Amino acid sequence: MAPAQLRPPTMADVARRAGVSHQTVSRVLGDHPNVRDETRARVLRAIEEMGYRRNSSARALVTRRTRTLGVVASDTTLYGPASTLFALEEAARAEGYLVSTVSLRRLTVDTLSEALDHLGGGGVEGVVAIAPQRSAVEALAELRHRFPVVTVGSGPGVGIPGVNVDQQLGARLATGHLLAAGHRTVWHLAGPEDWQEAADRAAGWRATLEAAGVEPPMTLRGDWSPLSGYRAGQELAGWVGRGLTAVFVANDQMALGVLRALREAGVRTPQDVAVAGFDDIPESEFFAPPLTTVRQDFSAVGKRSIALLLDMIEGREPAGVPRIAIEPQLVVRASTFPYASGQGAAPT
Amino acid sequence: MAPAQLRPPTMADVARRAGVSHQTVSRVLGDHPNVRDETRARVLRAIEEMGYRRNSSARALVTRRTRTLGVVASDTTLYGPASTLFALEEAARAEGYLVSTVSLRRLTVDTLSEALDHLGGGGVEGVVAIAPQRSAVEALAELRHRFPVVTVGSGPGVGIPGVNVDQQLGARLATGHLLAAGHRTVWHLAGPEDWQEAADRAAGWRATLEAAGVEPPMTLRGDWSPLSGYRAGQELAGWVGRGLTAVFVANDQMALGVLRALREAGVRTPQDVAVAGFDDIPESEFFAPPLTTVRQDFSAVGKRSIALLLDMIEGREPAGVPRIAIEPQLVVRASTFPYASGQGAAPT
DNA sequence: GAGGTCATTGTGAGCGCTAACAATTCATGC
DNA sequence: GCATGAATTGTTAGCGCTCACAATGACCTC
Repeated sequence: MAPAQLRPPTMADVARRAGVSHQTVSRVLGDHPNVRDETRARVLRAIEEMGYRRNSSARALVTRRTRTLGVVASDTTLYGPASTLFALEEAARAEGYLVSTVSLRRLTVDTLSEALDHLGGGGVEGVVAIAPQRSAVEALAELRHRFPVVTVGSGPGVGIPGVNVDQQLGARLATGHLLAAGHRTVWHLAGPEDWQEAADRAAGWRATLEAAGVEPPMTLRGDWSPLSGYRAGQELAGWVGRGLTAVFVANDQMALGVLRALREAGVRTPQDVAVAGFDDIPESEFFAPPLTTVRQDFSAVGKRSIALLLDMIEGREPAGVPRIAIEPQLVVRASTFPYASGQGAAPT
Repeated sequence: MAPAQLRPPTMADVARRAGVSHQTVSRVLGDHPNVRDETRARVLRAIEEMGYRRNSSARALVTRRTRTLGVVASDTTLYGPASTLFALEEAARAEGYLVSTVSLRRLTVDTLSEALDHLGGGGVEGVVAIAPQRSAVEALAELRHRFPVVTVGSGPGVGIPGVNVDQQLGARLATGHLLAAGHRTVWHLAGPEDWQEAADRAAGWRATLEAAGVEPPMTLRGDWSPLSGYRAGQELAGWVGRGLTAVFVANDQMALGVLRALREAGVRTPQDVAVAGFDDIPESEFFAPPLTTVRQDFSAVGKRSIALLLDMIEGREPAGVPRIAIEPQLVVRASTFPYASGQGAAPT
């Protein structure tokens, strides 16, 4: 048995074994048309026998294509960002790209800039930034980089190409659903001020009420966490019997806290107060009661983002700044309508 | 103003501008000691002025180091894998490495093999596989690859280097806590059979009971989802009054389903039945009632995994197959002890 | 002032690949 | 039989960088 090779075989090694030039090997690997079948077979056999793999660095050096994309994200343990990340990677892989991720604890000019540097230093051809906070988008707009950047979740009307779920539409669906169920008005527990998605959801809620000729009640604000929802829920409980019969909560986790606070205050859901959330996290179907919420198509967001980014990389960037919107979907469960899905919406 | 460069500047461009050889530029960038301060400053200025960045592909080609690690994972929207992923990326970045992720919908020999190929084709120097399923680990053991692989979550006693939270210990903590609270026995809702973590948690539960001289009751099994927990909870409700007073559920999501099923059956938690979970997902503090559970230190898992992988890459692989264990921690809340968190205890 | 040492800088080769072009082979038509 | 062109294969030149080594010059030492 031959001694184990210290270095992995190169194209030249394969060529020697197959009795051809290294360029012919390159042609076989590159699916070039003008290679005789017999030659191709011989080369493929040599490749197989030697366990040859092309050296990606050498390839990247000469082609100037690393076939790697970057993603910058934060809060990646939350359902939304994690789902987006998953969808992005899957879409990129389908296009033959590798995805390098940087997960930040906080999105600031500094951390973002460092992340882009880190990714750029690794040779990514483009970056998707999951940047749901306005400050992050502003930071992004300031930063210089040598590769195209696409944002996700930064909302419409920003000077950077991006893909978004139509948050306003989602909020209109939820709020409209509550109004249609007979509620005179709908309260709102909003997300953090700096988040574009929070602003859009609040705007959609407000617009729906105003279109129905209803004066929007005061807005409460949380930080997406169940705890902040719980606190807001305690406050909301104080308004029961004084016009509060329905609440649209800006995400499911806060809705969980609201539900608990209401329950502890002796307020029944949905009989006394109806509650709707946003996100459709897997748990929300099992809240007490199961939560009406808005589902987002993350897979579509991933595919569209990657397609847009690749367009920009290939220089196919269309005129103007592309802003793509994806439609969300209302999921009705027992928290807004006692008969929505039988006994607790539980499959039997 | 000069016309925008088509190609980014190279080391030679910088050298020309600074009036030195390209090698001196390389030395400055490589922090070589023997460069005159004045020269270094001149080079750095030229780099700054031209916005020069080293070409990572060229560097990788000659150094044979891509400074990229790969991660293979599945179920990345779940709290555990997402947290692990986050910790891995953060640890790798601290070491100057880029992390390329492949997120699989299902871990099989084929998908795993494809994922390793994809990562290998991108030139990763090593891979961390988040492979909590036994079948995945077996597949991994079969596969040939040209880079070191470290597993996370595949449990102890596997012939592949890996890092794990001590699941048995976590289960002993939870089960022991319930026994100490006065319960005569503890039931168990286990995770999917194929998951090593599920097996370890079940083993820890069983061992604790046997050590206390208690015959373990029959084991129920779910698939980690709240729905499966709900179904198991309905079955468990039938055993209340016949010796069932405490349940150790293998993860928090299933525990959520159990809580709901018990509540719907008129069984109070924790007065009638105490429930403990595993994972400490952020929501579990806001379940009804707040859930006693076991917290894992994902950050430690990430750091240790990356350190181990880098050791192997550097050829510092120690004798034997390293299996590193991380200690989990019990978090006691109202679901096992009515006075644990005061006003969060039970709906009034 | 010859020889030696050290710090500093430059030169040349080559990592493994693809692209451009050159060379060879082969079939075809007259 | 030979020109013609298409199909097939080989040759050469980098891509931008790091490494090994050579060259230069400053500074000592005796």
